[in-house]
Amino acid sequence: MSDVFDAIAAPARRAILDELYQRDGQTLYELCTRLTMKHGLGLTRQAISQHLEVLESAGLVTTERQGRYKLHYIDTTPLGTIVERWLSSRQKGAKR
Amino acid sequence: MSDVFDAIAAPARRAILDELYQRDGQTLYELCTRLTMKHGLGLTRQAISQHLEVLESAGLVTTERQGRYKLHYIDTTPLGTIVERWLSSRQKGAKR
DNA sequence: TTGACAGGCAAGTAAAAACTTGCCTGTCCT
DNA sequence: AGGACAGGCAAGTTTTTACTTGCCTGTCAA
Repeated sequence: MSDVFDAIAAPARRAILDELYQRDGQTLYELCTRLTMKHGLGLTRQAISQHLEVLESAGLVTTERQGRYKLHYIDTTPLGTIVERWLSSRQKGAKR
Repeated sequence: MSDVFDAIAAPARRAILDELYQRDGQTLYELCTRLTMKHGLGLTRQAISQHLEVLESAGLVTTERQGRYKLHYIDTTPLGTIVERWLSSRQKGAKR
């Protein structure tokens, strides 16, 4: 179980999130193709698979098996922790 | 110039942000003491200094020199990019 | 003016990632 | 049944990063 902050640290994983954000429910191979084409990152299938594992472990991606296909869906709710942690109401100019 | 995502990836840097969020404008030594006491992380002064560099490079921390003191201030505005990127209005259940 | 304090520089080491290679399993279609 | 396709497992390697050690510079106060 990896944390959300770690998951979004890698540019490759952010690209995956971007891609799923644009078109949800893609398979691994679909992601491989589209990431190479549109985002220009030359990674092997295994590399992307491992990135997806990290994202899933962080709760940012959920999966669904359909026969020999495995569909990946984005879930942005874990990102809310970031907002709650430092972006919640805070009085400006609260210097000691 | 490092990016925001990378900056908040390390737990130590998040602890620093937490500490500055609670009490803004601390010096390096103040941070060292309070991080060890309250957050329980045993890091050397140099380690924390390097973390502050990364945070400053990401725009999450600004500094102000006052004599031999260097005050550190938190700035959460760069975190807005995360919200804009994946948390902006998106129709639920938009599976292809 | 000298000693204590706040901080900076730079190189080395240790630990943790990212990424690859090679092979294996399961599903579908003909 | 068999071959193509989607995905998984498990090393190994390479690269990055975190962290330390040692020493140096600047500021202030007695």
